[in-house]
Amino acid sequence: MTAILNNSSTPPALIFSALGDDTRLELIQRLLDGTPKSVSYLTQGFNISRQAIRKHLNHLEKAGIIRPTKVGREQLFQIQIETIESSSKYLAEISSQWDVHLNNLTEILEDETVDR
Amino acid sequence: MTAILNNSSTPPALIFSALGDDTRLELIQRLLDGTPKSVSYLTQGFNISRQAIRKHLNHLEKAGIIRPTKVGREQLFQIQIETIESSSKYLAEISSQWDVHLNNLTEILEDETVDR
DNA sequence: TTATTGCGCAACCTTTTGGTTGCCTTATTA
DNA sequence: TAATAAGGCAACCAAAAGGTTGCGCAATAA
Repeated sequence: MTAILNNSSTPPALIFSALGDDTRLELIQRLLDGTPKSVSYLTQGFNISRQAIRKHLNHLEKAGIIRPTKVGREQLFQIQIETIESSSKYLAEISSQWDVHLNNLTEILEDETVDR
Repeated sequence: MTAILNNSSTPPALIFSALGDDTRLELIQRLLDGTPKSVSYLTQGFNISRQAIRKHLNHLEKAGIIRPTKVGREQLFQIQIETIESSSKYLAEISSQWDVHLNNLTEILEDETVDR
């Protein structure tokens, strides 16, 4: 499922940097139910100011992790899941590269113990 | 494959934060061939100082992404792939949660268009 | 129409981050 | 043994991050 449009691929470091903060990870969790939410609404439950939350949302937006929609005087944010997925793929790629070389090392070790 | 021991699970935000820098991502790439590498060796090719690289390595180490081994006067670093994998799982979990709610929304829309 | 609510902008502050340089110690190796 | 290569430690610096408060404006509710 998922993935429809979006091909704007933010650089991995920028995405990870945006994910590298507890407040922002919590904001993402709260947005996961799929319904777009306003800045004020998202501020509830945190004990930091609306402006602080706004700055975190800016980070997430610049990284392409969330997307704003203006509705009246409110600005509603929703998850842009493709961005999360692209960073997920980046990590999967790292793991698979590691496995390749790990397999090579294992083969070498086996060759040695068989004493060829 | 992969995963043997390690259960020290670094908090996700700390891991992502460590991944959120181009220099550190590049260091990880260079360590992916599986052979442990020293600070001086890893410094080659970057045009920043050894101490700067050392600080980046500290970040990665604190996040549990790399692991040092002391050999003579050298300190060799290698990837701790389980940490990467744990953050990868975190992202996969986000994607799957998103899909769940997206499916729910789709069902609602279908119900509406069928006009029940 | 008058409050009130949602937000944006900007100034300001402190801590963290990403770098630097200088100097000292400890293994190597010539 | 003397020179050299690998690194640790610490001081220092500028810029970025994560907050705050104050204020003004536009949309909504009384």
